[in-house]
Amino acid sequence: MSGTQERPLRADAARNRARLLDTATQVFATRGVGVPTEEIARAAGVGVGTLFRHFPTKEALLEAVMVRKLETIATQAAQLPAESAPAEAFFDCFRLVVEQSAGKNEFAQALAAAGVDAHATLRDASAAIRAQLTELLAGAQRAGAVRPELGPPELVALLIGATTTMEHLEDDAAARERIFAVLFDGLRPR
Amino acid sequence: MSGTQERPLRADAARNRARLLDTATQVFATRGVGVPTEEIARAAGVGVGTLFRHFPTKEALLEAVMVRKLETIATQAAQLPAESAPAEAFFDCFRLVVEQSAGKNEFAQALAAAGVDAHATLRDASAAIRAQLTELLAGAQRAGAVRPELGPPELVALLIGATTTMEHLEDDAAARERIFAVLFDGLRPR
DNA sequence: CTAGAATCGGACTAGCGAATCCGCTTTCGA
DNA sequence: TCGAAAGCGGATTCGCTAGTCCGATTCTAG
Repeated sequence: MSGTQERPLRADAARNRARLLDTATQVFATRGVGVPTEEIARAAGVGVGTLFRHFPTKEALLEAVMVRKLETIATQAAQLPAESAPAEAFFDCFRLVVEQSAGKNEFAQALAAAGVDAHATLRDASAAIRAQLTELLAGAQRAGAVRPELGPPELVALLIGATTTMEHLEDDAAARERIFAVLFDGLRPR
Repeated sequence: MSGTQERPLRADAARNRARLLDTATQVFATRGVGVPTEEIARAAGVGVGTLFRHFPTKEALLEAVMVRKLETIATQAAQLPAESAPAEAFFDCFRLVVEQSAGKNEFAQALAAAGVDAHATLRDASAAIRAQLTELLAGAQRAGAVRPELGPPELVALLIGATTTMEHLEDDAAARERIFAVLFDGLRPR
């Protein structure tokens, strides 16, 4: 029960930890998840020793970054008004997830390659989003705005694929809109 | 003009080269592009020396495997009867590319990470497919079966994204069909 | 202000995997 | 059949990066 009792970090330690998370998020996004750990430490203005004290493995750092991103998405998704306008809420959420997920596929892949599927923190964060999505999907389907035969697995797969699609149209917002149009129209019942 | 003059390989060398290509294709697909080179050599029943003689870098091997896959797709695509039924031909080709591309995203990513974009062989192979697609797309649009505002870039991005989506539904053929239904309906004009 | 605990930095270690090198084997034309 | 030339195998080298360790530094309670 008392195992994970954590006394407050010393001020500088807390600062460094936050700085590392922010920097890692940015550097991973810019240069890919393959960047040497040392580079992240340097960019954050700390030594590698500090990095590894806060995040015992590179993978742990990756995971922490990802969890934070997922939580951000979940928070934003939670603010969408599901009851009032089920269809809009669903499509808005779809768009939100896709737009916020740029570059996330690479993360997920790197983590999966390291066998992190089972990590509790990640599970929780993604379960939260999945729950949101499932609910919004059901609402939109009840409202007749989305094909009834689609389930959460298809939705999640589509979201991931859509993210990949968008990554390939990074510099053409108009084209991305056309893709959203294709997907949203396709999601509606015949 | 005579630089790449290549005399025929000795019988055993040709055999080993072919064996390496086949084995690499399979091993990459099974275990991901991260597998140690040595493992591919062992699986092919040759020494690493032999592998590196035929493919001077790991990246070159990756590229050779990819080119062959692309050529297979291009060949199959070329056999679709474009003139007779433009709409069907287009959708069949879409399906063909997506179904044959499983696991290809990972390759492309690995190559891109190594800065291979400019390699001529790859360019040629993918240009062939892109030409096919462009033509089929135009035909389908003339026939009113596909939204006129979509161009080749959007199509390619969609194909890549669709491949990713399908990879996440590997073990549910029915779900994959539902995704195709969404995409195909979405591609049609409103 | 001071002691000592917490934290830091970065030289260092360990281990992995790509690519090389060279003595040995196989092929094949004459 | 025989002798180069072509090809082979795999031990070895080399570079790179995750992760460790400990003396130096910084924080904070009293």
